[in-house]
Amino acid sequence: MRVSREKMQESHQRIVSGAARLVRKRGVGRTSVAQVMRASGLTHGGFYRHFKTKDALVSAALGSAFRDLNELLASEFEARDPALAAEAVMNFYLSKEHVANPEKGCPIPALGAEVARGSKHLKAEFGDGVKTLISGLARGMEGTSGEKVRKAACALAALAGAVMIARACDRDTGRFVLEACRQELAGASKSKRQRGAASLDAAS
Amino acid sequence: MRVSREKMQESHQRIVSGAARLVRKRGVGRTSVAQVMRASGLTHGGFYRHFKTKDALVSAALGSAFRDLNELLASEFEARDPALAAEAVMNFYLSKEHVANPEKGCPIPALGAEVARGSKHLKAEFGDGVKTLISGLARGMEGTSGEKVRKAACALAALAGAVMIARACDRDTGRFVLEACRQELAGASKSKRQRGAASLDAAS
DNA sequence: TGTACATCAGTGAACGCGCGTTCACTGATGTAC
DNA sequence: TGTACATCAGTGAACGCGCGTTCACTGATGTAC
Repeated sequence: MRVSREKMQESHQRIVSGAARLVRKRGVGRTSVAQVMRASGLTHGGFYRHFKTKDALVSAALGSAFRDLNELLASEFEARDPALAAEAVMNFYLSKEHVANPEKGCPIPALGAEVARGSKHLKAEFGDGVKTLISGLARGMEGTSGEKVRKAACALAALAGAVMIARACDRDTGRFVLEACRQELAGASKSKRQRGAASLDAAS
Repeated sequence: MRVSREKMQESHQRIVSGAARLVRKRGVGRTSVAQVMRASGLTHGGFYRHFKTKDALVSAALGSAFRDLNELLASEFEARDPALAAEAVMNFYLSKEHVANPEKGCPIPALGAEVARGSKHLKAEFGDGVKTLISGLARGMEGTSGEKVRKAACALAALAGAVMIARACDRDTGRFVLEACRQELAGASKSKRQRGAASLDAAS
């Protein structure tokens, strides 16, 4: 039966944020429209009152996931000195919690490869999210403004690569890569520290 | 009809290397057994004389893709001074050619996310490939042996992340990230150079 | 404010399709004598 | 070396299944008077 405009907007929100979680957890290809609707407490037939195609949903879900991450990043920079904020963001990004919970994490390691094979529209959405993340991270980097952005872009690539590798490897190899990146990237922001050693052989 | 042992081994090779290409190009989920068999000049029914399941094929394809990349890396290190070899490998990795041709490229950015959601067996195969790549790259890094491996692990994460991001973004944002990584990573191996600047705004 | 009616969010059955896997079959290969 | 036969790589039809999408329907909502 018909539902009020307000309720419909609430449904829409639940569909998008449910899709944002499911798609990061299981991948776009393994997430069905019916699963998303079920997770939102609806039936699959109603989906097309909200989106023209599954691809349109994925695009909205991707935007939502990037928005959440960019807001988390922004709030970190509001609460701290830029260099410390950048370090905090990088430490969260490389944490076991982030590796273990893709459904709440960054869309880049979770969805990058699928977006790469997706529509132009999806890539544009992805590109926007990436640019916002780089600009945000850049505030915590050292050097001229050009150097800051360059360091932020490289740091983001390393963060996303490390988390994807950690998720795709056996546990020990994954942890080694995360720890290596944590130590190497500590030099990119202004606050430098010394940490303990780790070995790749321990991962054999 | 039955075919000689030699012909069968040739078929097996064609199936594995065809799968290695297709799976990197289209993703595991979007590559069907029938497509792989067709690409090998066979029909889909014969597949199960070669592999128990699709997953077993993917595992073999992943191993094959890593082996090819590790051999390319090894031959680079045989031909050059270690620091120059590492730089050559990184320059190839971050090249437009690599970004544009995932079917011949590194399995990490192409398949990492899907392997992360896959079987333990697949992750073990992936972990082995990653460890070999890190050890190989480490020979071209600066510092103590522990530092070399750590730098190589972080460099590999950045390389894989950058290529995945470049494939998933609009062209300009992708190129910016690639160029940023090329410049930042130049410092990790022994041979350092200075390069031109690039701006993120140009990607808007 | 109350009434009559058009709208349309949500339901659940149905569609055509491609998937991984199975199976009966074919006929060249490999082997035992 | 030649013959008889078991093996089995490869074929192509068939299977059950889940997918994205469509559709006729329901009944509360929104609106025109």
